[in-house]
Amino acid sequence: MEPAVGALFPIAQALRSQLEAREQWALYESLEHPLIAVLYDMERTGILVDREVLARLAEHLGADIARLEAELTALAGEPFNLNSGPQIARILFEKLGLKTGRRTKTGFSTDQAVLEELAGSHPFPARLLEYRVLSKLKSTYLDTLPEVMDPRDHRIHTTFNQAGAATGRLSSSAPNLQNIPLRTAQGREIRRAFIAPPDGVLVGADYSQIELRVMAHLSGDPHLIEAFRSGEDIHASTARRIFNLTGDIDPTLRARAKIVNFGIMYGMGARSLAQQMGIGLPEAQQFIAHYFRLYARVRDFLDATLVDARRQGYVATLFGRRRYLPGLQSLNGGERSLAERVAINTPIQGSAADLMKLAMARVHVALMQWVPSARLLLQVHDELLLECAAGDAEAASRIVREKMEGGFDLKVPLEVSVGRGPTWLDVH
DNA sequence: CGAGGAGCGA
DNA sequence: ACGTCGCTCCTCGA
Repeated sequence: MEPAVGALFPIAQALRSQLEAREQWALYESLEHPLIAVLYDMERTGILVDREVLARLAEHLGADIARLEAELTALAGEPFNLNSGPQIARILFEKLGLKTGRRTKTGFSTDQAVLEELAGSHPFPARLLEYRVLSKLKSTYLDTLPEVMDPRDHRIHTTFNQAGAATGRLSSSAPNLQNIPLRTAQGREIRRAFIAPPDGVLVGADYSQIELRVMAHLSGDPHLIEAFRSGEDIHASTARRIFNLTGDIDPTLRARAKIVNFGIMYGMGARSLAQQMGIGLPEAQQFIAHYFRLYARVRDFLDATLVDARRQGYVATLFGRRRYLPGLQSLNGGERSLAERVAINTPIQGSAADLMKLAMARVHVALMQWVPSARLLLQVHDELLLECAAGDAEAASRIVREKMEGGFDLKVPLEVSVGRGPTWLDVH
């Protein structure tokens, strides 16, 4: 026996016994251990990047940024560092005399919400918002991604941290490929740089509403379950119930119901809900009370989760992953509240992560057997991105959908939307 | 070099 | 303190 291998046994045995002591061995053996090789393959494969697309975008944004820099300097009447919060605050609140808003530890906040408040009364904050968006995109993505491309294969090889997040999610670093822009039109363009190889195609597969489906399963709430089983639009369904309506739902009401649905999973309070929905605090309190009357099993589930967590000292996911929460016993109200929100969110976010991890291992095995041209490339929490030979896209899509949707024995169906195209932007 | 603020994604 | 989980950029002060 090799000495190095022999020397590992005591360590492996110690780790195993520690996992067994906390009843985490089955989770490791059935889910985390099989995933190691999958992540290794994904990292080693990497994703192909078109350097020219990034360069063109950087050039355009660079010109826009220079123009905004000139405008902002003129509006301020003096040169200043556009990336410095304190200097921005001095211009906004002293020189221009605009109304101060929220405070941070070190001074007045100049974040997006504050600037949007001020944008109506002066062009400076409006221009600064534009500048912030563009400079973020350029410095974080357009300037950085070309530097981390492997010159040998023109690919970017991220590092997936398998035990990176306390909930069980993966994380991605150096570079982080789990936060490539999507929301804004300009940011979205960056996804055009992530491409399929010659004669290949990218395939993307997204879970639809996986966290709400997990909450439906864990809570057993009959209304949530029925909504998912009947294939309804879940936010529209919630809107119909909380607003007591039938038929088509006004987009504004659907958007409000969506805020409620997500807020519930994060343990959101009335104050934050009022802020997000643009309503008064009493109305927000009514809203939450009303929601929990209509979805009583959700409330029971959340209550029981907290009771169990206080008694056991931890919360657990669908597959038994634990998160210990000493903060639940804290005498500090803020710390205790944080721990309570974490206790509510972790079983939901973490169970979704469990399902995705298991699906990845199954997808990997099935693709190796049935579609050898296919490679998993990225996981972005509820999405998988892969590449395969153009002629294999149909087969790969079928397998990915089958392994992501099937074999979990939940009270609600899981739905996956699959798309394909020459760039990452085209798969959605 | 680390803390803080800010902003990108799920 | 005021909705969860991450990573990275930049500034500023040690």
